Amino acid sequence: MGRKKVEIKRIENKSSRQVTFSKRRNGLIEKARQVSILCESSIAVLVVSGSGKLYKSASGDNMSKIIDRYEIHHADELEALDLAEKTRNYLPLKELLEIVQSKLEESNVDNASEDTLISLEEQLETALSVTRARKTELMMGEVKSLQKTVGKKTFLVIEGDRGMSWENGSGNKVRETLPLLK
Amino acid sequence: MGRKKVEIKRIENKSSRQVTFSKRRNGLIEKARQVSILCESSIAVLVVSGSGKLYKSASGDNMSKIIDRYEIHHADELEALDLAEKTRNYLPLKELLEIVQSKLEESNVDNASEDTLISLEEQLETALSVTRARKTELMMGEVKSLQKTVGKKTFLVIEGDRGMSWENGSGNKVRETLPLLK
DNA sequence: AACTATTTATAAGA
DNA sequence: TTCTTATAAATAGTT
Repeated sequence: MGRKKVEIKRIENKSSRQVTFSKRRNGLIEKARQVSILCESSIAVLVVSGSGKLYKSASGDNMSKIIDRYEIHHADELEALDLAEKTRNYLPLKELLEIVQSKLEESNVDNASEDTLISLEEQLETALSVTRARKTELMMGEVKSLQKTVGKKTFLVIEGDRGMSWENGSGNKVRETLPLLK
Repeated sequence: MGRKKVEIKRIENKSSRQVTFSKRRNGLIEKARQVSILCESSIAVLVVSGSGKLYKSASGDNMSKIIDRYEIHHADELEALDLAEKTRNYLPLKELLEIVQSKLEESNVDNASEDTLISLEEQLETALSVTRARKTELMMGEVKSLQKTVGKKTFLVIEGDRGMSWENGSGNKVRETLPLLK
């Protein structure tokens, strides 16, 4: 919609690319705002420019909530994908957790072979890979240097309740945390 | 852009709202695709309908990477907020980590009082609270029951490299992981 | 940053 | 829903 029809392919001229980026980016965000109002919906738009700059908009709800909805949906979606294939390659997550739990509850841990643990780990890793967040990486990026230093004496225990506690090498929690099982 | 000009306000008629939602949602996603190609950028669009259904598109890169970029930016943004206030309440993250590291490197861990560890923990928790993800919660939801069962014998070590390894109580990693400090 | 000729999106209708 | 078409809106090239 302009003086000429433009092909949808990379604009080679840097300055016109920049101008178009600015115009269309604004247009996109405005469109998102309109849909969210007209149709009572929540819309997040995230734009990362070629140079890495971020532009964002969230309409109808805040960004975190919209992204959360995506995460939940994404996890569900992957969990629902190709069940046969998944069953062949690794057990469903709940089943896997039950197995891990029972194995550990049977106090087999000390005796469990490394192979068994590695196998469990790999299955768990596969099952979790879909929900494991890059955001977690951000957090871990801060935690990892600690983790290394902490070494064998202290373990940084990350809780699901958004808390975080220290545990020393002899297994004593420095701080009590909430019960983890319902 | 239609037979009549429409005011940007909630469309009361349910079926026309539905029709408009469908049309404009598609238009929005197509626009996003175009910008990403024309201007070499990455664009994520997340749309949550009034009834909670999710529609999404990622152009130029995958959804996770784009959301990551947002998370990073968001964390930076929060980190930049009200520096004075933050300094009053808790140390900047980098400084804090340096202190934690040096304390631990000095092998004070065994002797460090619980109070010291708790204080460190609380500062760390405060500093991390902004980047700690809801996504992490999703993941932790799966991990936490394990964690409980694992108890004192086995530690689930969560790495920043997206890997995950088991460590037994005597501190031997079952699987080697990448060096954590540069 | 404005302008405006055109293209594109879409509201209403079929 | 899908297609059609009149019209509004977005924007490409220009100033």
